[in-house]
Amino acid sequence: MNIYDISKKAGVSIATVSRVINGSSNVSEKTKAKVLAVIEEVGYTPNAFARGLGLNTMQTVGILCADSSDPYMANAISVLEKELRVYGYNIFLCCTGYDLEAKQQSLQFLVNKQVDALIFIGSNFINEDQKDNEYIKNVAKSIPVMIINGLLSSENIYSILADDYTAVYDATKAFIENGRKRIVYLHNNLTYSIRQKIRGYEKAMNEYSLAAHTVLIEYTQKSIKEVKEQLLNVHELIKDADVIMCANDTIAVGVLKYAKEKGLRIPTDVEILGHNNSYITLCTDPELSSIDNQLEELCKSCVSTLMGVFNGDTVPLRLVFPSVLVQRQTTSLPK
Amino acid sequence: MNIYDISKKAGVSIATVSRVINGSSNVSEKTKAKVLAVIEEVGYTPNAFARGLGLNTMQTVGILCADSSDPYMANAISVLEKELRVYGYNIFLCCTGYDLEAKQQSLQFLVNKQVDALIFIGSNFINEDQKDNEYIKNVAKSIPVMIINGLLSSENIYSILADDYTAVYDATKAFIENGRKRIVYLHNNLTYSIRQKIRGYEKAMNEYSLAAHTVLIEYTQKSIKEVKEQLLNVHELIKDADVIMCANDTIAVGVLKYAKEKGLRIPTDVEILGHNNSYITLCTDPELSSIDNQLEELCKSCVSTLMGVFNGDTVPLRLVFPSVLVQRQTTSLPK
DNA sequence: TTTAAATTTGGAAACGTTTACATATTGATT
DNA sequence: AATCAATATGTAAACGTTTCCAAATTTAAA
Repeated sequence: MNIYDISKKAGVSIATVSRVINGSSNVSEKTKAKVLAVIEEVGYTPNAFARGLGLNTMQTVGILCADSSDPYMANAISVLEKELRVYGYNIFLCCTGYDLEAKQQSLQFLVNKQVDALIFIGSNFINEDQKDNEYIKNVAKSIPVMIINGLLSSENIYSILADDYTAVYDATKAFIENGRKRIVYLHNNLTYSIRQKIRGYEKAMNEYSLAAHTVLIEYTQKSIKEVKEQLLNVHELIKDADVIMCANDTIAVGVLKYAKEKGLRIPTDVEILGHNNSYITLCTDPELSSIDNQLEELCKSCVSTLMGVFNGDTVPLRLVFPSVLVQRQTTSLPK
Repeated sequence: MNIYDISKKAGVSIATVSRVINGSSNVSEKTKAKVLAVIEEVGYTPNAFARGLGLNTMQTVGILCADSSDPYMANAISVLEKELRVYGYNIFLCCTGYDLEAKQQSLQFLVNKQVDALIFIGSNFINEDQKDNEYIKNVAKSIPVMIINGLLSSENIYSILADDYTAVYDATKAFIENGRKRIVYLHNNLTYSIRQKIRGYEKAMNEYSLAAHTVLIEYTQKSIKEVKEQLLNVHELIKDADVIMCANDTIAVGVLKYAKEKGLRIPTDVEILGHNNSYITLCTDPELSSIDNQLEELCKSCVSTLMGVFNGDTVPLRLVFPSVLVQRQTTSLPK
């Protein structure tokens, strides 16, 4: 069942049918009604591939992230999908894991599907490896590339960033000014986003001439147990700390559990701060304080920026949103 | 840059170029090498739309779920995507929310993109509404439809199910046989999957002539606070219960927090059992016991079944996997 | 060598749309 | 009623592949 069948049944040309389908204005009410009636009757839907071939777009956007089961990314995907659909775009989702090669392959995979744009969630993708970046830049020659919480300065590449640097700096400073001295920072890797957080932490510590302690916690997918095991290696650091700041909530939950098991009272003996303000902050006891990087805002802004790019508007290459501290029960800063 | 450009540069016909691209055997090593060299040199990739038009497939599968930020569905998406990519398929993701109309629209959206198959996650989609089901059945006339944890008996519709009925029945029975009498079942809606769970619970209760109490807990997206508020309405039920079984982990976390706030000791005063064995079971204190419905298994099986369908194999319309009880700290059944 | 068979190649149609351009129709103005 | 402009419709080319069929080339056998 194709456009010819419809045109025959309706007694018009295929051009007219096409015009009706696409809502062109240059078609009389009478014929429009006739054609629509036929389309309805036979349940015709235009072939997307032929359409794509003619229009050179199928209204799709590729989304790349390391792991869609990570609550943070899952949330981003959810918001992006919803927003994009408003504009008639469907998403291709590719989760690449944390391996560089798979990353490249996935990117190729999506580009081959003729997506209209690419959205990266998180900066796992954008690292110092020059070749990798060149490849992305190359893709950006043909389609716009959006990066949520990652930075790559190049033409047609747009970064939508949370100002985690300032948020962590402010939080650290607040702890210091309220008398905490031994503040530790735990993180899990060195993506752009996490380097910013660490920078903020170290800046504040340096300003007050306090020793900065950053610790890399390596863990596979969402394993709180692994986090706890790693913490054994830095037990004395944890034990003596006034505050433990974490680059994400999963680490913070691990710390929380570890501290409780070791008999530390929270927040009396030690305060704990997470990052991302994800769902799990509400599951722990006491409930976890966290820095909210306004992911939903970032995602919405990402989509509206992208639509601006599609429209040929001039849009900023970099958008930065403030992150905010959400205090719950694991910290006791004065409000 | 298209196939003509390549054919000209390589001094062969477009048919030959096409054959090289598609790895056809009927092409000499010499010309194959020549063509591949040109393709490599100019960085050509075939146009997916034209390809789709010719082959009538673009190797895509549509995935429909209510909310991809739900950890349960996020996990399923992650596994499905990874598995499908092994076979060269990309996924279109559509999150429809819980509204019937949006559901229909999303379905149409995906079908219009000429996907090769449709996968539903969860049974939110498949309800008693006849018209709704008819629509899905209609889609199934042209492409295979897979339903994970949902049931719809019809040609070309394949259900991959967790045997939650038996798991809940067994768990309830185990509680009863170990002396618990007042067992309450909390759930959030009446999808196919949840009706099965309730059936299992009620069956066991009836067998031992105990009064079954099922309570509907309505909450919006992942709101533990809302769960707790709703629990106030059934306070005396909670207070007097020996065991509170929940249809998912989010409700269970809400119950856990509620019970702790009311001064109940867990599992001494009341035992709590979740369902889905999701990540958050590890975040609470005490850690949550839960029924694991082996989602990863279901998803993997879904994909392999689908590939069977694509190959024209005869595959079963219904596959059922056992769910297993994972005991942690909120229950104290003997092992 | 010659012939037949097998392999490799090319020409051209098909896939189902959109759209520039040409033509036909309608409506308004004189 | 004649003319012109505006609107509606149709024709045909284009989009970039795949693949059937026929033709050309190579290989093997006689």
